[in-house]
Amino acid sequence: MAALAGVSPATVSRSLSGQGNVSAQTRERVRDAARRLSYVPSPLASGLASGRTRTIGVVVPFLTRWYFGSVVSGVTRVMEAAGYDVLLYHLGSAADRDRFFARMPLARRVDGVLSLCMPLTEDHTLALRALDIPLVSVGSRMAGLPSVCIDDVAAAHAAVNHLINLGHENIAFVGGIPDDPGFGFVSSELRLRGYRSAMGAAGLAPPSALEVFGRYGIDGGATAMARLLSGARLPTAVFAEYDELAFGALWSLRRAGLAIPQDVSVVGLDDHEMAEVLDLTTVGQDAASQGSLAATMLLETLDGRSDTPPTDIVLPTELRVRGTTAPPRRGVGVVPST
Amino acid sequence: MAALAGVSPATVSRSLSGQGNVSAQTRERVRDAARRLSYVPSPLASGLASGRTRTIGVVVPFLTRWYFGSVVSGVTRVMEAAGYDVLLYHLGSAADRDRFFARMPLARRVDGVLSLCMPLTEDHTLALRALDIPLVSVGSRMAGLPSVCIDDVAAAHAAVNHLINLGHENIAFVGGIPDDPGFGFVSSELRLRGYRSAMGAAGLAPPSALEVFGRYGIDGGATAMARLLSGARLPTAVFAEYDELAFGALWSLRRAGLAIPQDVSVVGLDDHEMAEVLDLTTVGQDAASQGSLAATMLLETLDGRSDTPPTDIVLPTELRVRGTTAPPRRGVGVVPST
DNA sequence: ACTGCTCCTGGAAGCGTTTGCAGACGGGGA
DNA sequence: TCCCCGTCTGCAAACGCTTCCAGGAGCAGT
Repeated sequence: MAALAGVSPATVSRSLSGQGNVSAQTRERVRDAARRLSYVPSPLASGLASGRTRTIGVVVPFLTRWYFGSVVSGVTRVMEAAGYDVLLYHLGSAADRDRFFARMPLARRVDGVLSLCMPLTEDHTLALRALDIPLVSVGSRMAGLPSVCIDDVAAAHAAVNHLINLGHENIAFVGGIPDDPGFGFVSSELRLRGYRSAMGAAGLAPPSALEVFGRYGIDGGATAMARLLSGARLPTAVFAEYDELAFGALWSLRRAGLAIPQDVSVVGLDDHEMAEVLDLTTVGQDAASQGSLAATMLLETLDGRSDTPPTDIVLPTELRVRGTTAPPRRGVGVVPST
Repeated sequence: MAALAGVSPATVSRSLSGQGNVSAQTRERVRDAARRLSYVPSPLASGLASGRTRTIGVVVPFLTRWYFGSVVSGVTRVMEAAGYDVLLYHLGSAADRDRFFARMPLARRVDGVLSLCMPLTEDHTLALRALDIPLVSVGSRMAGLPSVCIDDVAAAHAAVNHLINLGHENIAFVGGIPDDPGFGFVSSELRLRGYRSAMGAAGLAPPSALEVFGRYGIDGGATAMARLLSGARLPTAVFAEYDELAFGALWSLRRAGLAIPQDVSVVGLDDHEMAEVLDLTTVGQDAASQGSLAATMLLETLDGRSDTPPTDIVLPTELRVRGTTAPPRRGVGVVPST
């Protein structure tokens, strides 16, 4: 390459990277040669020499859940535009996570890391910190790290208060539990806490039998709802930790022949693209924006424009009332309707 | 590192990689030292020196569509287990795609590439080939490349024949069109072709007004269906190119007050996780397996176990009859019911 | 004791960039 | 005319590994 353009490798590097002084004429000559050879500087060599890899790592627990797909999509959009590459680590289970931290493939390979809602132990967080590269957390706040997320407690409040305002008293919580113990999401806890405190604030202390859990995803929501259906007393309303669980709950309810929202109201959290189709009342969040914002924050830190100290950005959520919520049928759930 | 273990860098490399002869005792000593320092060999340096990066590139047009999320999920599972890293390139538009090929970030950075259904021009395919690294195509067959996919034509046949066997004659096709011209999927074409040939084989040559298109995703399905709803004569059945379009179509139909399947039958293709919830009849495919199979094929080639010549694996599809299809109401769609 | 092995280890040459340093060149001010 | 300075370019030393090659040690067979 250097030979074809008739210059030294040093000049090739300067011409192509735009760093340092190169005469316009030389630069053009080098660019021409590069084009002719379809030469691209080796990212490996470049990274090794410069210490910057122009690559970031993204760590996700799921890919097929709406929230994560949307966030990653937002991230890649920004990174792609900035000329950064994205290394994707899909850590679906505690075992995956342990292998990941044992191997630490991120070390000296990425300039920064985006951790999406990853449930991490103390040790793992320390291991990430030890990499000594910028880190941004998306979807859950991590001590001392910049983050982008929503206020999960407030979002849960909004959902539950909506039900309470409609007159519901007997409100259940449908949550997801991890496949592996110790792999639970922070946001799950927060949403549960939000549910409890909203209930408490309304003077409705729900029995723990109204808090049911299933595996992540639609099936989990269906299973959890089935548990409620087999309970002593059917709630008049259900708040699901996120929309996919709500879809599962709806499914169970329909199969049970119950009318929604007449018999049971359901509210979710996310505003998944299917929520509108299923006419699900939900508290909406903008996942793709979370991704692009986090990516932008990370880039700013990487480019040294880190004049901003680590910030926690909290994106707004908004209740979207649709057809799965309504006032409870009078008497239903309390005494058999006459 | 070498110092701590009291050996040369060469021995460190051999001990950690397992290549070459090292006494068990030395190896243990090196491993200990590595553990103590939490030392991980620099992937960049290692790649530069050895020529193997232990990284593959995955190119996808979408992340938030079920099919792609599932495939990528299958891919990462296999790659993670094999100790490979995955570089994700999300090329959502023709512009993204062009930028990608201009920058060619894959060059000298990955050992292999997985291309998921990417609509590529001749030039782009050549550019990929020029990288001279193993390439596997998922979801669409590419000339001369190993691939993993389903038989789209046959799958469409299965869907349409199901409708025909139920007695439908007036069957519409709902398809997705790309945001950018020249960014259309091969599988879309094949499914359309399958629709036409199944119709033709039954002696039902549909007017082109029965082939409607919307943007990718649920919205697109809804828009396309709306077009049918505003047409001169409502079909008694609809085949949607993939489930998300079918969901959109169902949505439109419901909003229009039509009963499913009494007024209109709908069949999709994918068996998206929501299909069961919506009770959608569909032709199922296993996207995650496609991803893991393709990843395995790629790994085999990379590890030199490429005793197998480039293969095209065709995974089976299966009609899953659910509640959105039924025989047409007699007379409906032909003359107003009396 | 010497030869010929095998097994283990270290030296050193890359891999393809980036970047600090220095030299060459040319122009403007004293 | 001389000197200084700014601009452009090349040299060469990293960057942190892998791998070829050679040498040393230990051992068995003559």
